[in-house]
Amino acid sequence: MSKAFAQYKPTVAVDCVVFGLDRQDLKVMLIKRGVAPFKGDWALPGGFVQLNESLDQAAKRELEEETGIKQAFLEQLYTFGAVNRDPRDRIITVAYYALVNLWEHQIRATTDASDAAWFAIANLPKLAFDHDQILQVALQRLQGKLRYQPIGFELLPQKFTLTQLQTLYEIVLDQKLDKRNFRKKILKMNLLIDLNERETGVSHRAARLYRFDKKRYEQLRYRGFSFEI
Amino acid sequence: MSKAFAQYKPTVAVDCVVFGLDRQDLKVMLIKRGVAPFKGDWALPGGFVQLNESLDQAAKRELEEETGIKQAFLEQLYTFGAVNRDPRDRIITVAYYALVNLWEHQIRATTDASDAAWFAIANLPKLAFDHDQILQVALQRLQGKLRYQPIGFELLPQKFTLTQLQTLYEIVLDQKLDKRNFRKKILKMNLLIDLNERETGVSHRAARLYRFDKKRYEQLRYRGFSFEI
DNA sequence: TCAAAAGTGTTATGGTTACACCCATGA
DNA sequence: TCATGGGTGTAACCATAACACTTTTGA
Repeated sequence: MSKAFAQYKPTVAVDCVVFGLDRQDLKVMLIKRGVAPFKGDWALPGGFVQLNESLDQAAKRELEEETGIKQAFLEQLYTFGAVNRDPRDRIITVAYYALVNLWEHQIRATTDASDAAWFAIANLPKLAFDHDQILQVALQRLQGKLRYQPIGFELLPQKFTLTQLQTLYEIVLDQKLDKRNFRKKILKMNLLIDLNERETGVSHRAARLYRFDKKRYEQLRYRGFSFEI
Repeated sequence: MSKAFAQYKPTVAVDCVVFGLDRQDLKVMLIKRGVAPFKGDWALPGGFVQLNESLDQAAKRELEEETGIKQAFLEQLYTFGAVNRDPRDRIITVAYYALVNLWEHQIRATTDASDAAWFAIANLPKLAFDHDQILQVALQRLQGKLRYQPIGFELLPQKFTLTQLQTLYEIVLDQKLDKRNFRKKILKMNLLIDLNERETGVSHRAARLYRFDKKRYEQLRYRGFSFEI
C-alpha cells in the first residue's frame, strides 16, 4: 500500500433498508443488536466492506448473511458520512435499499446470531445510530421511484391481481386511488400480461391474474417510453 | 480505535462533477493530472476525505481548493466502489455534482498546482480512472432532475431572460422546445418575478429580465406543488 | 431600412378526473 | 341469499401541442 494515502482511514460499511409488503403494510426488516453500542436497539442489516469486494457485492453479501435473502432488487441509496454517526470510530456507510417479495418466499425472521423482525413503517421502534435517518431517505426514494418506474412489482408475487397492484400503490404512497382510472391507466400501457388465470381460495368473485412484462418494458423504455402512475 | 474494525481499510475520496453553462454548451470542469497514474490525462476535481470532516464538507473543501469555487449547488451523486477502479489502492469515491453560474463569476480555469479547464460535454477528452463513468451518471442525474426540480436556475445569472432559460433546457436536455408553450408553462407557475428591467448591450429588441422566486417555490412545494417542465 | 430576436393567442387533441352499478363466487 | 370484492363506461375538464406574425431595437 502506497505511503501516499492517509494513514488513518475511515471504516466503510454497507447498510440495507429491506422493504416488504403484506396485505396491510409496508414493512422493513430490522435486526436486534446483541452488542454495544445501542445494545438491544433495532438496526438495519449491514456490515463492513471487505477490501476484495465491490460495494454492490458487499451489500448483497450482508443481505444474505443477515437475512437469508438471496435474490432481491437491490439498489444503492445514499452514503452517510457524518463524523460522529458511530460512537466507536469514523464509519462511513453506503446505504442500499432492497425490495423483496413476501408473498411467495417466507423470509426468515431470525438469523443465527441475532433476532430479526419485520416492522410496519408506521410503527417503528427506536433505531440504532442514524438508521432512522437512513430509513427515511430510503422511504422517500421508494415513494419517488414508485411513481415513475415499475419497481412496485418487486414487492408483489409473480402473478398478481389488479387490486393487489393498486393496494400496493395506495399503501406505499399513502393515498387512495380510483379503481377504474387506475385500471384504465395501467392496462393502457400494455405492460401487464393477462394470464387467463384466476386467484383461488377467496370467498368472492375470483380476480384475474396478471404478470409484469419486463421484456416489453425494457424495449419501450429504450424507445423513450416512460412509466408513470 | 477499536480492534473490532478491519485492519486494512479502503481509502475514501470525493470527486466533483462541476457543470457550467455558456451560450452554446453544457460544460464540465476538469483538471489535468500532473502525476502518475494517468499522468497527463484529465480528471474530475477531488481528493481524500479527512477523518474530521463529513463527506459534504470534504466535497465542498475539495471544490474550493481545486477550482476556487466557494458557493455552488452541491449534491451527492453516487458512490463508486469497484475493487480495481484505482490502480494504486482500494479507493472508494463518493461522487458529487455541482452547478455553477458561469455568467457572473469568472471561475478560474487554473489552480496553483495544475491545469484546469472547461470542456463541452459533447467534446470530452480521455478521462482518468472511471471518471468517464462518473460523469455519465452525473449527466443523467442532471437531465433527470432538471425536468422535475427547479435546479436549472443555478446555471443562470440571477437575472435572466426567458430565452436564456429555454436555451438552458434545450442544451441540457438536448431537445428543441416550443417558445410560446414554454413561456406559457413556466409563467403559469408563478415562480418567476418580472423585474421590469431589460437586458442591455444587444443589437435587437431587449428582453425582459426575471428572477426565480425561491421562497415562493419552497412554500408551494411544502403544500404539495411539484415543478415540472 | 434591415437584421435579429422578443413577444404573443387560438384551436385541436388527448389525458385525467369524477362517479355508480351489476357480476361472480363461496359461505 | 347474502356478503364480498371484481369488473366496467361516459362525460366534463384541463393540460399539451401545433402553429406564424407583429414589435422593438441597434447597427
